[in-house]
Amino acid sequence: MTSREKNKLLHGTLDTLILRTLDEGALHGYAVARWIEARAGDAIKVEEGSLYPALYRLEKKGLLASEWGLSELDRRAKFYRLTEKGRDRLDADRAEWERFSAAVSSVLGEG
Amino acid sequence: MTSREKNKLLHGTLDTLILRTLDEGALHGYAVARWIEARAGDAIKVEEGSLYPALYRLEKKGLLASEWGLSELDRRAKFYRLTEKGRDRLDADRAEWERFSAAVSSVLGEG
DNA sequence: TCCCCATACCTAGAAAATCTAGGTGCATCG
DNA sequence: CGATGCACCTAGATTTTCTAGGTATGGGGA
Repeated sequence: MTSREKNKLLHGTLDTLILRTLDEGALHGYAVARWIEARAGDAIKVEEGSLYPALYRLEKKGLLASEWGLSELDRRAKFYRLTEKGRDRLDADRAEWERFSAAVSSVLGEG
Repeated sequence: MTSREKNKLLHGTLDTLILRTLDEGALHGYAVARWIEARAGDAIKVEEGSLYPALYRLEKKGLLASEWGLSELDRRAKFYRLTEKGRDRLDADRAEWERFSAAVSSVLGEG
C-alpha cells in the first residue's frame, strides 16, 4: 500500500454524506454508517474512527443536533438530526460536489 | 469559509490529475497547473504550494521522471513525464475515481 | 527609468481529515 | 462460555493541502 489511508478520496466528502443521510430523518451514528455503505455498494467503507469525530465536528458547527435514545434493538444510541443550517449546508455541498466531480471527470477524460 | 483549505475535495485527486495531464506528454510543473485549470474551467485552482510537493511525491514513488530544460519562453523549467509505473497508476486511479464518484453521487441522490 | 506582473521554481509550518488500533458495555447465538 | 454484532468513544500517526513567504528573470506600461 502506498498510503496508510484507505479511502483518501473520501476526504471532505464524508461530512456531506452524513448530512445527506440525515436528510432522510434522524438516525443514530452507527446506523448512519450502515446507511451510507448500503447506498454506496461496497465502494465506501465508513470507519468508526472517522465517523464519530465527523459527527462531533458537524454538531459543533451547528449543522447537526443530537439526543440520546434507544436503537431498534433497545440499545443506548445517540440520534442525530439535521438543523436548518445543516440542510443549507447540504444544499451547498451537493452543488459543490457536482461542480467538482464534473471538473475532475472532464480533466480525466480522453482528448 | 469554514476551513482554511479552499479545495478540500481535491484531497487525493490532485496526484491523479497530474498523472493524467502528463499522459498528454512531458510538461513542466507550472504548465501542468495551467493545463489542469484550463480543463477544469474555474472549478479547480492548483496552488503552487500543493503542486510542487505533489510532483516530488510522485517522482519519489517512481511514477514520474524529471529533467531540466527550457520552457516555451526560454526559461529554466523542470519537465516531468510519466513512467510506466505512472501510467499503470493512472489507469488504477481513473477506475477508482469512477467507482468512488459513482458511489458518492448515488448516496447524494434523492430517494 | 522604474515598478509591476507573469513565468517558473522552492519550502517551512499550520491546519484539517482520515485511519489504526485500541477501548467500553451489553446481548445474543452456537 | 466464547465469539460476534451492536453502539459508542478516543489518542496518535499519517497524509495532504494551503498559506505565505522566498528566489530569479524578462517584458510592458506609467
